Amino acid sequence: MSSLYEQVFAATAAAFGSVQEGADPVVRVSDRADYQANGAMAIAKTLGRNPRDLAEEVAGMLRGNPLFAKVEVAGPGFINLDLSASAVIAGLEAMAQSHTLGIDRAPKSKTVVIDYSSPNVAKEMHVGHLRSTVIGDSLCRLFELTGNHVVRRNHIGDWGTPFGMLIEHLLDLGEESAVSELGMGDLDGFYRQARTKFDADGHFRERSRQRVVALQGGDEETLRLWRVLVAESIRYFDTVYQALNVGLQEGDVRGESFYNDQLDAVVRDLDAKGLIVVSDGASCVFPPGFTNRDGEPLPLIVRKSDEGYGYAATDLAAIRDRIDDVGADLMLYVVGAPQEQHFAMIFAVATMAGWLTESVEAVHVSFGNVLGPDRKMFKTRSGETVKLKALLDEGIERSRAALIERGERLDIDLIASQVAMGAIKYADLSTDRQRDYIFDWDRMLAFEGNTGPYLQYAHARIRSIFRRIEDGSAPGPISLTEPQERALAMQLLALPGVIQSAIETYSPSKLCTYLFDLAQSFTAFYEACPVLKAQDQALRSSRLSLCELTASTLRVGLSALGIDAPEQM
RNA sequence: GCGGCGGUAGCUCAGUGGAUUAGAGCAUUGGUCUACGGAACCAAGGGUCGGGGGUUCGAAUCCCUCUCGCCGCACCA
Repeated sequence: MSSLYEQVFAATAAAFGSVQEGADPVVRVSDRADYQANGAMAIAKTLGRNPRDLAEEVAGMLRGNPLFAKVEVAGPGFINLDLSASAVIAGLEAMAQSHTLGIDRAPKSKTVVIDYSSPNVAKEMHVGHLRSTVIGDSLCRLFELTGNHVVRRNHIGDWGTPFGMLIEHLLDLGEESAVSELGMGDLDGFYRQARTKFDADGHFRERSRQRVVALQGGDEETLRLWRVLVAESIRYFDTVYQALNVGLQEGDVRGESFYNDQLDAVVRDLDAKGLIVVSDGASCVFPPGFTNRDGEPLPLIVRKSDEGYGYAATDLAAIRDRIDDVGADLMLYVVGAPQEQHFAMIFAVATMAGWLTESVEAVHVSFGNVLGPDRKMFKTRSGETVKLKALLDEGIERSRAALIERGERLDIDLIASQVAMGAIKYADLSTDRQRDYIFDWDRMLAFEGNTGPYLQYAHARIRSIFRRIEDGSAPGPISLTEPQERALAMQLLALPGVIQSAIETYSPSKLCTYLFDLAQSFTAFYEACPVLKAQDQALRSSRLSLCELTASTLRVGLSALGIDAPEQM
């Protein structure tokens, strides 16, 4: 069953097509009608015709179509299209029957590898990881919703020179007490202590250097200690993911170290293809179009002059692995905007090497910073980075207080957590990801306005209607008489297109906007149209259907954002 | 210097070629309803869409230029 928009598009495309083959009808949702087709102006220009006449000709062809109740030409050649009531009702009935609310599965299911969250071992997760985690998780859910095969990848920082000092610090503390410290989640404290010793103590520094050599040389005892650090960190990350209700599992972890034994092959392959240039002792690839401060070609350093590997090599190895081993059709990197140039270079080199081809796409899904109310980087009052766990806990405390003030009596722990996570995630997701966004507790936790709690509450209140049914009424055949009913219906029918557009642009914010508009349409409907108090059984049933579809749409939409929709709150 | 992203109402943001009134939320002001759990509702005020130029029948939207803010620009990831 194709969506209503697709039916409208097909009909208008056919009509325009008989004037000019393959013409784009440019069909849009309209504020003047249900839809408008703007194709006439562009086509008239290429044909040297009068756009209004052309629009009239096309409109004439559409007028017989039972899909439309009214077809009008306006202005320079806009074609305004109003759907017939029967078409709208048929669309709603189909939506109600559909398990997916009419959301189409992708015509060709893709394997989509989504790289997100990516915290560092023995370092606290902070607000900087929040956006990657929340946006990445929503993208996973959106792609899965449309029938794609999603492979989550948590590219944690688990390798590199810092591990020398971290392992030595672990030994200094004694393994047992180190583990218990890490287990309590004080990763930052652990890291800072190691760093302090490293900076102050030459002897410690030397031990750390030797430890790095042992680690890279594959010394078994060193590797064992390293694994302790990694395992404890992952255990801690998991508690954060569970609190956030994010779908990342331990099995999704592919840390930097995972690619260690592939790095030589990466360089060999690049060299065999004649791409490697040795510059200042480092093995580099110079992708065209990248320059440094002085306008000279900028290298991607694949192997450092000390023969060590940096993250460029790891990222290239990961691309190869995801294509060859995972079978990726699409790879998303949900990483902050500062890494824009890095990924542009990685993708350029992977393309030069022939790994990225027309059939495999890699996209840097970049995002802006989280800012505090002062519009500066979000920090604590003492100027430290905000720990993610502390942030989530504060959110829960605040939402609990707000719920108590509202006289909440239900399972307060559960609801407070659902509301807090909904608030935090929604605030993050609802702003265009490219922009910086301002973190503001009062705004995000409000039950009014474009917020997570507002949408959760909207859902819960609609569900409450069903709990209050006393006369056995149930959703039934839909009729649309009031304008608010029709407006709500049109809003409901827009869901599949919104999901598609959110996926195409990797922008959950489009779904947020839609859900908020839907909730507003519902309010207008609910204000104007009595449901349980409707005059007759048929009207009650019809309106209950609209309520049910709205609740389902909110639930499915929030779920795609990773936000719970409680039945009561 | 080069490059990326951003600059839309007092505040937070939608809107990336289309229509005479550029939208929403919050805040402000006025009004309405015996409140299907008021997430009330209706209405009003509030904008040179950073400035300028261009393309077009039509520009917040495309192009050029200037400006302001944030970020990046070889061996840390």
